[in-house]
Amino acid sequence: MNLEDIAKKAGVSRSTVSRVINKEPYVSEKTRQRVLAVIEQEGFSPNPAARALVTQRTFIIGVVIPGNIDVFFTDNSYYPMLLQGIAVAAHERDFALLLWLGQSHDDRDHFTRKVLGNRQMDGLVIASLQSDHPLIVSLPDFKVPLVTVDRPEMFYEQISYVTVDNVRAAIEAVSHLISLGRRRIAHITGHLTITDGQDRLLGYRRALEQAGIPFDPLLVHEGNFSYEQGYEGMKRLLASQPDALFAAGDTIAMGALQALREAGLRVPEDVAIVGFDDLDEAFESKPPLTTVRQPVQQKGAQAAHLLIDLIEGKRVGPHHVLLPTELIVRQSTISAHPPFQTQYKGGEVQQQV
Amino acid sequence: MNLEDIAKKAGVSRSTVSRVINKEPYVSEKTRQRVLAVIEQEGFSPNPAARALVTQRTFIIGVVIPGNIDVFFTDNSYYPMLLQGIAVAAHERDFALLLWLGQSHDDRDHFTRKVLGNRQMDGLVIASLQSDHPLIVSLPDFKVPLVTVDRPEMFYEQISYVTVDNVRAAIEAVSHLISLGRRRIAHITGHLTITDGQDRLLGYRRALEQAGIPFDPLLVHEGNFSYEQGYEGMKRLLASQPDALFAAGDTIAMGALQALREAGLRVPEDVAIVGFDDLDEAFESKPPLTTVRQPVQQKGAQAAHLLIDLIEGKRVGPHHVLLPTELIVRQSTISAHPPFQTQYKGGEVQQQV
DNA sequence: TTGTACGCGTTATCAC
DNA sequence: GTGATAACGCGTACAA
Repeated sequence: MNLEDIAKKAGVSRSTVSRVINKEPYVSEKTRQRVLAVIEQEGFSPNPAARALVTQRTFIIGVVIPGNIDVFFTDNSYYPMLLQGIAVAAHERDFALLLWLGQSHDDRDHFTRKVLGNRQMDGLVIASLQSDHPLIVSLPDFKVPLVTVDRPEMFYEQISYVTVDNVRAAIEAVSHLISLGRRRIAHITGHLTITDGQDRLLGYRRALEQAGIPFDPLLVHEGNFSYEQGYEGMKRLLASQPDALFAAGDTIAMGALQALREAGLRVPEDVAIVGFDDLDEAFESKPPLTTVRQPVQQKGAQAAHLLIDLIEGKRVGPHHVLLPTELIVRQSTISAHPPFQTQYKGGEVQQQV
Repeated sequence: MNLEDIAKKAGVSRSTVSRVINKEPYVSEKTRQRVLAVIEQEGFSPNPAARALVTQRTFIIGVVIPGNIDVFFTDNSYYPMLLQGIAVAAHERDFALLLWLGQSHDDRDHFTRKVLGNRQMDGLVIASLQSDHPLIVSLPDFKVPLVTVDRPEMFYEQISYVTVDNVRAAIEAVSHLISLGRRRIAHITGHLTITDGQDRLLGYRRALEQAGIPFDPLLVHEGNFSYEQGYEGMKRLLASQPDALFAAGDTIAMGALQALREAGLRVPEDVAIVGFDDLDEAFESKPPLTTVRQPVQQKGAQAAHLLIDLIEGKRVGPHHVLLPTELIVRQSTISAHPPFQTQYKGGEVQQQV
């Protein structure tokens, strides 16, 4: 079934059918109805390849998650939520989604060539691009519109991105700890090859500065958003006797929590914790985690909408979108119980039933 | 840049360039090299739309995750792992991935039409198709090859699928509990509109039967793989005084664990728990969860490879692949500590530091 | 071993 | 308003 067949059945020419399908003017209502009827009856839809060949449009956007496997998995609900946001938006705008997941670390060059070489996409959303990824230097070379989620470290003036104000959010988180009287505030960072990680560290320093608290490098552990680094980092930081922790991600916070448990320290009495993201695990953790909520799905949705606007020429030039965050205060910084209810006994942690 | 341009630069005809690109025989080594050089130099790659128009091949496979949002999120590492498996395999075979995420429940028909109507894919992998999803009745109508991950409830003789032997795995899990002397074994099911959920329930019943333990409907709670249903289900089941729980998913088990904690019951002393999947959270939970490990990434990878084999005609007819599972025994069924170390005191749960 | 010519199913540009 | 007809870029019989 093609345009010609439909045309024959409707007793019109191929061009008229094309006009009807593309909702062009100058088609009489009568013939339009007739053509529409035949199309409906035959369940016809135009061949996308033929269409793409002449229009140079595929109605497909690409989604690139270049981090290697561990990045994709450590924060295991961040990317699904982001994807969901992108998918909903694309769906609304009648675009399909081509997914590119980064593989092993040494496959990066191959991966980059593949993404760059593929010409089946009208534009790309790129998530959390690490500054040492080969893809980043090709950013200006793309022939199709581009939107990154999370600001890339290079070329960010020239390209569009959607992110949150990580610096401000981190300042708010750390200031919260300071307002509770904490002074030895530790920080476990995310990947510092991602601007999210960098900016949260920057915010941490700014907050200390504003409060006149000297920055102590021994209170900072460089991690990578993973549970494992949260755990190991916290164990290491314990030597510096922190009274609070700002974790650059909730998963980090979960790992740190575990380390504190094993060390027999109470949260929040001995060490208060603030996380970042507000994933499900933040809510479900013991104690529930104070954290910075960021609108992950919205980041995805806005990125997709912006990209499609760019593709369709509805907007031009680089756009930079900053979405709001919100500090969610739970029991990891403010105890819900009077102190005497806690079970801390001389460094020996209670086993949980 | 197109074939014609390359041909001109190389001093040959367009067809020769095409032959070189498609690695066809009957091209002299000398001209091949010359053409290859020009292609390399110009960074040329053939227009996929034009190619698809004539070959009827896009080198794109679709991945459909039809469950509504909550399904996609409740087990928040299952789908990422599955996707990763599919992506790696597709990447290996030089196929791209078109992703279709189900949206809200009342959008199902629209979603189905969209997936069915899209003609940009050479084949589809469909994950965890619920038996009441409109997509399921269209399964035989697909014009392209199809592989489902997890057996669909209908038409499964006619179509290919990759799954694990859920019945056998469930029998093993429940038999493990029985071998520990448990007799009042509860079960919180997954979605019963998915065969995984049905088969695990079936395995549960079989295991009881084999051991001569009567089936008690009051010990079964119908859930949907979610943490919430694990929590609510366990609270309800407590009235029937179970001494063990077989949860159809690890996330369910996590919710149940929380309910037990709040009820002041010890795991495994009072209630032993076995989960399913072996997600990260199983390992990280307190106590670590005994669970049935299933090779999720491999399920994805095998499905993709099978699909591409079908597309390329390397295999024909419906194939049914059963991947092995393994029971991982941890402390939620067998205590690592002698009883006196536990902190249970007359129904009052200890608060964890 | 290489080149010629046609067709794939659309959209776009003309005439009418 | 409507209908021919020329692209779009490629693969492929067929001829040379």
